[in-house]
Amino acid sequence: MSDRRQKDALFAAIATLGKAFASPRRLELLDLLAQGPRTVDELARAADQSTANTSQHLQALYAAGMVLRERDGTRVRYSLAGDDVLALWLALRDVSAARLAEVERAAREYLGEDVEAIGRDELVARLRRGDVVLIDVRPPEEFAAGHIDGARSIPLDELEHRLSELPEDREVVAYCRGPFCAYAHDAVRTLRSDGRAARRLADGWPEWQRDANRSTSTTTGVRAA
Amino acid sequence: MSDRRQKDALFAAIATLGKAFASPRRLELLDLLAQGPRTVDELARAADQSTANTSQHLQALYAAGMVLRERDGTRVRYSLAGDDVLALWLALRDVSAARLAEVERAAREYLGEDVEAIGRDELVARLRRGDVVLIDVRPPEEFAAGHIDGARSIPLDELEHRLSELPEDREVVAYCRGPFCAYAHDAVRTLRSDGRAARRLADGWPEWQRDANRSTSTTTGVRAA
DNA sequence: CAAGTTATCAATAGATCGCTTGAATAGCGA
DNA sequence: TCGCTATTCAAGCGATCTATTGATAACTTG
Repeated sequence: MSDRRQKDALFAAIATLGKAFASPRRLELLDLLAQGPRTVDELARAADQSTANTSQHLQALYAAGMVLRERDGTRVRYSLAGDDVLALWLALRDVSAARLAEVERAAREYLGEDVEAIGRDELVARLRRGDVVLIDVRPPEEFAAGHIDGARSIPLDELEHRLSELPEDREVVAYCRGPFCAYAHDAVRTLRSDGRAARRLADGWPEWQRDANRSTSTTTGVRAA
Repeated sequence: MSDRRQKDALFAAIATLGKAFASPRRLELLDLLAQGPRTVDELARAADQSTANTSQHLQALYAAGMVLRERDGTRVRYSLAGDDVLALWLALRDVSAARLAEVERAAREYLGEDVEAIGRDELVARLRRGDVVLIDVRPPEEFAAGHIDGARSIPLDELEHRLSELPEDREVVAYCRGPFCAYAHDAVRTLRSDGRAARRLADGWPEWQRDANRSTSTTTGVRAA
């Protein structure tokens, strides 16, 4: 019986997808792509990597079926291959945070002092009452690629100069790339040091998008912690 | 700013979980553990690997937080660390099947000629009507570790001698370790060559268990169809 | 305690991976 | 066509990963 060889081949094939998740650089690229499509050059700059190296990792992700690419003149735009890939990446990240103390530790280290968060349900309820102002503090391209309905784009690096645009009588809620992104934390700290009531949304655009999709389709969703 | 170094540390920490999925051997061990707890020796035999090698991989999985272990006299029993790990493994497997043609190909090769499947909803409805007999064709230890309510244990290697135990007037549905496990396929072929009406459940015990947990969990999430 | 299981450790060689460097290619616009 | 930019390719080296082997440790049983 060559059962063994065939079974090996099957698991080897599945492992090609697993290998895609085995490199910190590739995870960072996936995290960026979860915000929206990007060119190689943009990704390289955002991840502080050489273009050649970034291109190689993107090709590895492409070979693993996790991203799509499309020529756009002289550049190549990569994007996540689908909602299932987004859900898988977020699930991996969440499980790692739940199971590995080192992830929690590194996250705290990176995000700085904890900042009060607001849950999604409460946000939705208060948005409906017109009770809060929701701001998206990610870079403008990411806002353009997709954002929470009703949010205003105020990139983090402009926030300080645009404080006056925000009403003073309402609480401000900031969100960004996700629970491990520092932008919303920084934004809340800036707002508070200006004397305003502010909180961060507990997670970001990718999670919002995933859960919107999950309730309308039958993807391979994984229960979040 | 040492943002970069801290961000690197964060992704490196998450990647330790990713690396756990990067080896075919480890995936096979996870797949076995999805059926229930096992000792090192049992796993080694089931995966056709040396004990030492199996032990090493299990330690890698342990370091990644994906499995628990517990001494039991002279042996050590490993088990999946939680429902989230089970869900993550199944999600990875499903995404790989959906995105990588090579996985589909290898699965077809391993499973042999396709055999008619029955969905979960239909099975539940017909079980309720007493319309079908459900058999679990996995090894008895796996049945003992957990099985679908109402199933009878008839391990594949005993099926041929125990055909007479099955009523001839009802359709038989066989299930096993999952959609990529050959047992149910083989069982259906055996049953049909004996002239019986038989189908396989489209997926297996781990998926059944995952979705049972999902619908009773206390998350605010929506139940997937 | 001695003998026998079961699991882990330690060392090693071969394979694979990851990043760098420098060259090559594809498309665009003058 | 040439020059420019964005991306990919190819080669190489060090680091990491994998499976094997043989030794060691933990525990049970007689």
